[in-house]
Amino acid sequence: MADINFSSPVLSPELRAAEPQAGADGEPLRWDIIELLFFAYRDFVGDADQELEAFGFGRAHHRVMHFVTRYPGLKVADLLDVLRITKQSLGRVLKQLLDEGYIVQKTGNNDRRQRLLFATPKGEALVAKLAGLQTRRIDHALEQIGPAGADKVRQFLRAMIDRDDPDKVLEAIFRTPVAAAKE
Amino acid sequence: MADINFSSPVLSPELRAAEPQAGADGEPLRWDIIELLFFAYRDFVGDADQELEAFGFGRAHHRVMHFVTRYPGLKVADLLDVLRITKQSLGRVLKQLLDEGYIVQKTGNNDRRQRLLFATPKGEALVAKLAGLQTRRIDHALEQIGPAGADKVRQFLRAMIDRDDPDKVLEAIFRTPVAAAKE
DNA sequence: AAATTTATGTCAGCCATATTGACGTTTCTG
DNA sequence: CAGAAACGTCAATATGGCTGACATAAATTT
Repeated sequence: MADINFSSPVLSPELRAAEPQAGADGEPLRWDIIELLFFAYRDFVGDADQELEAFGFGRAHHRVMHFVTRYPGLKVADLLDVLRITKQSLGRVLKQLLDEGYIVQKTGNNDRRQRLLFATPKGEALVAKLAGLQTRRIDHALEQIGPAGADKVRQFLRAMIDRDDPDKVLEAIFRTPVAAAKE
Repeated sequence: MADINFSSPVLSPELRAAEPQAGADGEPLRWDIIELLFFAYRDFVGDADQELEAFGFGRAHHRVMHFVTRYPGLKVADLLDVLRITKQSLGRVLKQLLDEGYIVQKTGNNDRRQRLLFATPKGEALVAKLAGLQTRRIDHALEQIGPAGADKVRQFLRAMIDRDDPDKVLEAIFRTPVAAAKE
């Protein structure tokens, strides 16, 4: 291996991003944050995915279990709004969770057509376990930026969410002020 | 995308989150950020989903197009690492994008087994259009927290990503310091 | 030179999760 | 009572993952 004179474009090329490109209107694009969001979310949900395999569940089951546990008494229609899927899709997953005892239904008190959903202790335990994994990752990330940074992150994420026609769960979330982590 | 809109103005009890529950080890769980991430990402990818429909493409196509455009000359194997899917899954999507002229392949100069991937102008235009939509959302969110907050968000998202065994694209991303938000 | 490994492609089939459309039951409401 | 709402369900279909097996060309090792 005499001299290392790479005239060829690609040998062990340091992979690098293309030159930042502007949008049609010349406005700069947020490539960095777009990609950070992709990778951060990929690894964030990856935490739960591994665990879920052991239960024979998928992400769909997790999403349903999560929101039912967090918002007890959620109606089926509310869940459809939050998850943005059709009732046919939800039906399959929900039936499994009911059959296996992770969720129970109760007929609505005021409106007996409604089926209010509640997590069983078994269901709550699963959700807490998965949230524990994700919390570990979040805590690690928040440690790097301090309590003030944590509030900035909360504000950022809130502002990323569509506010027009919010579903019931979102209303509940936005009703709560950004919990200031007091320094 | 049919929005289900049977919003019953029926008075339901103010929906609210269950009492914060501690994990098995008593450590508090980050319910708020877990949910904010879910909704923020849902709406973030929703921007692109709408546009993609018009092209007959799905999220898979977007992900491939995005990384090929941003990191020209990416190998097939690199793409598999980044997307964490199998070559069979990638194959179907990639074939479509090649056939329809969004991507071209070039044989590697030093290793002629490799197929280096490049976006065509047509492909670049699509990616830029989608990135434009997402950038609008991100800009709106960043405006609320100022340049210092933007850097906190970047640091947070970086720290959310697994650093063990990073793929080539992640290496490139982490090689770049957190770019201070100008303006 | 021969054997092996690597990078990629492809065929065949399976599974999970999403879709639309249609229809039925119970229950609430005007 | 008539109609709408909340929910369940059947049937068919699409997307995007997966595994396993096999093929080819090119690079690397022996």
